[in-house]
Formats: sequence, C-alpha cells, structure tokens
Amino acid sequence: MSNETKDLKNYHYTSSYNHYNTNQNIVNLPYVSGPSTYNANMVSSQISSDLHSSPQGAYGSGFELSPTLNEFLYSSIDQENGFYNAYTYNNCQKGDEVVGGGGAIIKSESRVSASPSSSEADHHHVEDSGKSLRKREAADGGEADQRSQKVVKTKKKEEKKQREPRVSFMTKTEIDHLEDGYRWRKYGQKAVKNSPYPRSYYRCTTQKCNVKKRVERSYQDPTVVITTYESQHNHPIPTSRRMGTFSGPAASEYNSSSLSPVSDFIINNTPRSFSHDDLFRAPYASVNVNPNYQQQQNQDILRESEFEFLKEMFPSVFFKQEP
DNA sequence: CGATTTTGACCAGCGC
DNA sequence: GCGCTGGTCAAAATCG
Repeated sequence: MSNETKDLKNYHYTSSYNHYNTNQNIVNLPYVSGPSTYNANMVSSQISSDLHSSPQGAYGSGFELSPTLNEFLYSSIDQENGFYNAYTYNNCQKGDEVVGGGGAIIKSESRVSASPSSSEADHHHVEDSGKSLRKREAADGGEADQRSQKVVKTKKKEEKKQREPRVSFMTKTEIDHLEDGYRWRKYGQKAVKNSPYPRSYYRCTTQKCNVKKRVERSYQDPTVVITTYESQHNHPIPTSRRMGTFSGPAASEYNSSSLSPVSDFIINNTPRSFSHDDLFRAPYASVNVNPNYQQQQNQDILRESEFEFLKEMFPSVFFKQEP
C-alpha cells in the first residue's frame, strides 16, 4: 500500500465537528481523588483490567460510570519521575487504553521511560535540526550526512530519554478546542485508531515555547473532549487573549460564592488561565474526578486534604483571577 | 497581508 | 522486513 493511500485513510474525518460550537455543558464534580495510594491503585487496577478489553468492556472497575452517566472529569499528570506516573502510564504498553471514566478513554501516553526510544522528547530536539534537515538531506543526497545525522539523533535520544511532562484531562463539552488563555496554532490532525473522531495537534504560538497539546473527542462518549498538554509554558498568558475568544461567560460573570470552586471549574468547562506551571509543580501525578463515584464508594469522599490538593493543582482555576 | 488552518506526505517506533 | 499507527512538516488554502 502506498503512503498516499495510507494517509488518505487518515483523513476520513476532517474537522467536521466544529459545528458543535454552541454552548458548554455543565459537569458536576463531587469526587476528587488526590494523592492517595488508593488512587494510584485504582488507576492501575483499572488499567490491568480494562487495558485489553474491548471498548464495550471499558465501563468496568475503577471509577466506573454508567455509560449514560457521562459527567465527569478525569485528569492525569504524566510527570517526569512521578510516582503515580508509573502506575497510570508506565505500566501500559503502547496502544493500551486507560479508562478515565464515563467510558471515555485516554490512550496511553507512555513510551517514555519504559521505551529506549522515546518519541516526543526526541522530536522536540530533533524537530528543528533533524526534521527540517530531512528534506534537505534527501535533496542533497548526502549519504554521509545522513549517517552523521543519525548518530546525532541517536545521541540526542540517549541524552534525553525523559519526556516532557504531560497532563491530560477530560472535559464534557461540545467545544473541541477549549480556550485556556494561551494561543495555539494547529499543526496537524490525524485520525485515531478505533475512533471516528480525529485528533488535533496544537503548538503554543509564543516563540521559544514548545508546549503542545492534543485534542480529541472520546469515541466512547462524544460529548467528552480529551485534552493532553505537553511541557510547560515559559511565558505568561498572553494578555490580549486572556479571555479573548472564550465562548463561555467572562470571568467576571462567575460568582464563586454561589459555586464551589470545583464546580466553578467544571461549569466553566475551561480551565481559564490554566497555569501548567501550577500543574507541573504539583507533587502528584494523578488526579481523578468523578461525580458518581462518590455514591458508589464510601471512601471516596471529597476530603478536605484532597480538596486542598486540587486547589494546589489548579490554583488559577480555583481562585478567581483578576482580569 | 500576516496569521492560522487544512491536509498530503514523510518519518519513526513498534509489533508481528 | 513489512505494515500499522502516531506525530510532525510544510505548501496551499483560508481567515480576519
């Protein structure tokens, strides 16, 4: 099969769901599982039980949700050297699926430390020198150059096996690309295996900021958008866009006195002014939020400490920011 | 007209 | 080695 045919296959689903752009839905969020061992085990057990099951089996175990109860938010931080990272990601094989709840699925992100040849971290470095060189190399036809390039690449791979930290979370929203205050440029879109929805790739437009994010819709629950951030912004939120194209209400319209901080976060459905520095500074690698789990499990109470944890994780979300 | 999106092509990693 | 998949590039198209 030619590459052409192959790639055509990847574009069966172009950006055809942008017409969703109406309003955002509300997600309640009573369950928060913080830096507890339980949480890590929950995730890992879920991985082990659901990883190899069919999509239909994805509702079992862990923070299970009825297929119809799709209001939830699941987030996970893939933090370098993160303890929970090992549970939530590194136990997975490529292509394995991590069920976040509500039947939505996050593809495993973890070829990181387990794999000798990591992908994204390499790309960050190879991108500028290597990828742009590829075509030049081909044009030059320099075999020696290619070889030396390969050596360089290998060396760089070895140098940087660790991958940039990642944060992924699910949001019940009809909007595909959630406004988070930063400016993004879309640089690619791919069809995702087993999913009718494409995955979009965005890069932060700020110079020298190599933060990327991927956005895809859960095929299990199309009302859920899975957003994965990679790396950290090295700059403040562009002021001109702080609330710029955000299609929801302006920040000033929120009255946090009538809403719990958590529900504020979810209702907005957009982590406005979402600071990833805050996320990556957090000492934990996994946060799971599930509105229904509370009713199913006694121990799943929104504990004060866990709430504090979340606040620590999402300070800019939990505390109203001045414009 | 610059910025952004679209999309065909290319590449690397991985499993078989 | 081959095919599949994810990730990225970059030219063309579109947008504001």
